Amino acid sequence: MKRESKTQYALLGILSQCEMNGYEIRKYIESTISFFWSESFGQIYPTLSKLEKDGFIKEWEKTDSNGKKKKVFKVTRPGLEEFRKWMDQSPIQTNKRNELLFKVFFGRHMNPKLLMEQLEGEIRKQKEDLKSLKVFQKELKTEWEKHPDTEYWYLTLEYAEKQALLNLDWIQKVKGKIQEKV
Amino acid sequence: MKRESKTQYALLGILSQCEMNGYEIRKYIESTISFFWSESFGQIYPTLSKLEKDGFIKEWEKTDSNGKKKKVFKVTRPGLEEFRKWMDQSPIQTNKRNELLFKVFFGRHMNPKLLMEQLEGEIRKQKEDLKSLKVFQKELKTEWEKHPDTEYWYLTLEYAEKQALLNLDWIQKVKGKIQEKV
DNA sequence: GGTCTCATGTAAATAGTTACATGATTAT
DNA sequence: ATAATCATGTAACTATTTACATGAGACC
Repeated sequence: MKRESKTQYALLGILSQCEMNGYEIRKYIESTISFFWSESFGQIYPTLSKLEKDGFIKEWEKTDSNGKKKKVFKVTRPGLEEFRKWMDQSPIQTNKRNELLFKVFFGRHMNPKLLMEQLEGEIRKQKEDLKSLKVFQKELKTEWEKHPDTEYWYLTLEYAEKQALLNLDWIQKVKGKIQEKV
Repeated sequence: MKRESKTQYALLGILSQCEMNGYEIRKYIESTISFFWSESFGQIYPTLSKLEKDGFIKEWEKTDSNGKKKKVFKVTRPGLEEFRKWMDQSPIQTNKRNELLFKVFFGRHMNPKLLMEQLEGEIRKQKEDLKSLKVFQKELKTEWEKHPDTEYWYLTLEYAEKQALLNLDWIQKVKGKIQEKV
């Protein structure tokens, strides 16, 4: 089976929620779905060109509330169909590389002290994630309550939260085991 | 910062546990660490050549219990140092793309019935994973009890188990929400 | 004037998969 | 003999990151 970049579907999905330009797509990903997705400019711009060439999106002149003009991309009807077709048909693929597990699996080869430090770094990261997830949850419940996607977004936040808690819990356990060796 | 393939470190780690050839490495990954790692032949063989050229591994003629000869790769001392240096210094990087979350995040655009089917597929997968994790756990506790790595391996199995349970739990919840829309 | 954010892009390198080709050995 | 598994590899392609280049407009 041929490989197919997920980037194009990510962009179609995002643009189907809200029209924007490449720069804004990047910001959207960073600020909103970064806990489960990432894209670089080097992917975004060429993919936007490709999608436009294929007729799945088109450029649009938008005038905002201040009367300022701005170029944005909009998903076309064929684009939305393409996105939905992929969503409906492509089975969910799970990501195979987990560096945290890798490091613990081969943990005997590490300096225990340095392993502890890396685990503590992970704990800090997870705690920060938890904090921003809480903020997101609050935002969803207030500003975005009426949005047709809210329910779905909320589910993903719940997953991310559970995941962070699992990670914290497990890392603490690992730390306990490694502590004996330092 | 430059990117660096993790494949080389995966191979060094595996070979530091047990000397083997490329084919066996592939089988090892598939049968033992597939729940958090993967490598294809297209990566394994060129990387083995590179590692040998760098002096991090070397080919070795091994005679097994039946007196049969066989070529395997062994990690050299500089190879082990290289591996440990990476383990000690490179911070843990988390993987950013989770297609399951992606699909739920954009779930409104999916046919609810087809989303249900995909979720059920996920459930089956997770349940199978759980089963084989149980088998691994039993094996570790019997055949591999004395191995110096057992403790670390067991921790990763516990993580994988918790992860699978989290996934199952969450997917059930999502299914509950989607059910209303079918 | 200078700095920050907005905005778009490309080139080079690296990473990784898939599909194919080939041949040896082992089991039935 | 023939099918399955062992075993090694490569070529083509696809995906992705990183670093760089460039310029406009806003803010101070």
